[in-house]
Amino acid sequence: MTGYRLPTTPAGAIRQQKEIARKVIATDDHGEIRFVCGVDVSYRKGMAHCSAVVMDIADLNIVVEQARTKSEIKHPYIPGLFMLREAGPILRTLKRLKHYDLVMVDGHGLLHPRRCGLACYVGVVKDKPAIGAAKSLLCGSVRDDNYIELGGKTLGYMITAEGRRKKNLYVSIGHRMSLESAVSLVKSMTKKEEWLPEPLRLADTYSRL
DNA sequence: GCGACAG
DNA sequence: ATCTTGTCGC
Repeated sequence: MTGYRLPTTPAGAIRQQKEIARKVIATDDHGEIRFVCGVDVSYRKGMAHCSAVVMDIADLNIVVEQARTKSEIKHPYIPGLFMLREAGPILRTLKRLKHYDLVMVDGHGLLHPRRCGLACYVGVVKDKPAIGAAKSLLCGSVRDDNYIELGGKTLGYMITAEGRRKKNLYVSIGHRMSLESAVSLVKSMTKKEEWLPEPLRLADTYSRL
């Protein structure tokens, strides 16, 4: 049983990140991916509103399953320690879902100072394939071919939205996925003219309700 | 030491 | 992320 204790302090979070970073599987070690779950959290009045949306990779217009939770905000936002603030609400929400083959997280995966962004944390703890998709860069540098490297390693890829908006999305491995597969899956689930893949776009919308 | 810094 | 009016564009 993969039993992890939610971190309570920054030091505790860093300790877990180093431990989990070693357990991330960066290859396509998974079964068929059909149902994709997108999770996002919004905040208001001291509460964290988390939303999880499951969609069939074959139909981007139908929500197969959905769940929402409202939790007290326990920690402040600290760059690099995002999981300290959102892991709790997200794991609570994922428990309410019946089924999903992969989870897309609104944040980075391996493209992180300690190679353990929120997507890796959620993926390893749940031992589920996971992908990190962030709206801005935390670290690393984008090369001309759009791949992003950090410390001599290629850990991410920047997707530029087709729309006239200069919106970029930074994709990296969460767990049990290769970067190439993660990028193609994100692209395949992003509608024309849209910035975020449907599961994340809808999770974002639902979390604000 | 200084600056940068997922949501 | 959130606080916020009008405003530009499909």
